[in-house]
Amino acid sequence: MASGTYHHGDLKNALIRAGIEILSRDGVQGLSLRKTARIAGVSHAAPYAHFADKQALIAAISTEGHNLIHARVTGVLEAHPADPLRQLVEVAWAYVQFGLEEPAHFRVTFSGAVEKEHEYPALVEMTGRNFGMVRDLVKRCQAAGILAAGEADLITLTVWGLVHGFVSLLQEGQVSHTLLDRHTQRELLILVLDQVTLPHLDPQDFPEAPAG
Amino acid sequence: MASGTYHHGDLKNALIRAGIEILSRDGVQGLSLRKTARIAGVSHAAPYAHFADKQALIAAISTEGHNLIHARVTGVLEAHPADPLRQLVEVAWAYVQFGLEEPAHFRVTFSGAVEKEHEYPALVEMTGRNFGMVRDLVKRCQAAGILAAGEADLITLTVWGLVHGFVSLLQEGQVSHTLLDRHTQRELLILVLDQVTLPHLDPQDFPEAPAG
DNA sequence: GGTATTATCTTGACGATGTCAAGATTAGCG
DNA sequence: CGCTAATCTTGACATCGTCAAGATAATACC
Repeated sequence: MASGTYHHGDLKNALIRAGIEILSRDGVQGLSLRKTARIAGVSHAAPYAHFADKQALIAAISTEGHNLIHARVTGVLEAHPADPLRQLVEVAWAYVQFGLEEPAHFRVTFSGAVEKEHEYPALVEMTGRNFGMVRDLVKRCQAAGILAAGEADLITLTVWGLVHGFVSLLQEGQVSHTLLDRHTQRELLILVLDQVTLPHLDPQDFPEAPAG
Repeated sequence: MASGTYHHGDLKNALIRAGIEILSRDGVQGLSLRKTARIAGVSHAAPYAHFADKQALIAAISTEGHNLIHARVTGVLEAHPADPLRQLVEVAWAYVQFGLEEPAHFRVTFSGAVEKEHEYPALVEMTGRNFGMVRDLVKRCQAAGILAAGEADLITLTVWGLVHGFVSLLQEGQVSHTLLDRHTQRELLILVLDQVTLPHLDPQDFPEAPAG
């Protein structure tokens, strides 16, 4: 912005980061192309050199959200090798944490803010990759007797839907005080997961800070 | 505009209905105060006599969504008295149907389009009433050995989250073709519900058209 | 290395939107 | 009937998404 940098150099990424910053501060309502341009220090029409329209920016922000989840999940999987139960709990928790720490970014990423997703190959690629990771995890859990046998896609749908719905209800404050007073959000997640796992899950077996 | 009706007479409801109509045709993106005013045949600032701002209109539309669900659920409950399992399946199906028939209205209603919900008492009232109905149903299911015993609020959270997440994934097209080719959406719902019910659910026991 | 092409960015404009202020019209109540 | 408050209109403003024209810089090609 200061010296003679007519060309920004990395505008595309700067706009995405600016968008995420706006989502974090002002929520979905506050997100505008012009604001991202202002934050990046360029003129109001500069974004059109990198994004066809606002939807394209949102798609890129959504893709970045999938990237973040991918990174978190990958880290969690590697932190607990050969322990599918632990992986299941921690992957679900990573998903919930993202939803609680960055509600607006989470909503844009996972709640259909992008109207025609198939128009954005990078987005399709990342959603597919993430779904595949979860499905593979579900298969390992089935093999270990942690989840019921049956079509892996169906069990994946069930578990994903359960966790996704849990986050939605938490975000909207639709979870009763009776529950939130008695349990932490992490404990609640485990109690909810317990409803679909074959072995009984005790929240005490999954303390907040990883023991490893 | 035609005759001497300077006062509309029922503008508030007309605006809500116009808003729902827009949601049905153009989706959430297309919803604007000025458009609702145009459809209702009043000037662009007329809505401000009934709604403080756009959020207030959205809150009213959300409240109306809860009313629709309430009516559907009440109807389903009365259609299958003394049959909690059937009630569980049909209530869940009513929820899914609303989500599939009116995706935009459903999203506005159940996916946190209203930022500060506590500012709208009528909305809080209706969400509480709907949650209460589901929780009572869950209690009846627990008593009948259909759902696991335990805190009713927790089981309600689980079931609601499961169904809500199922609708979200369906709406976003995140459900694999493998699944959708083999089962109808109603069958899928029952297979998903089967993951949390104590007795095994067979989709064939719950045909699409109510036998009664 | 010099020039042509292309990508990137700016400026300016347009229509649409949310919102407010001021005024007109009418309903309802005394 | 007259007053007050509710309802609606008109006009204005800032902001937004988007496009067109032009300026600037990077890159490719000779």
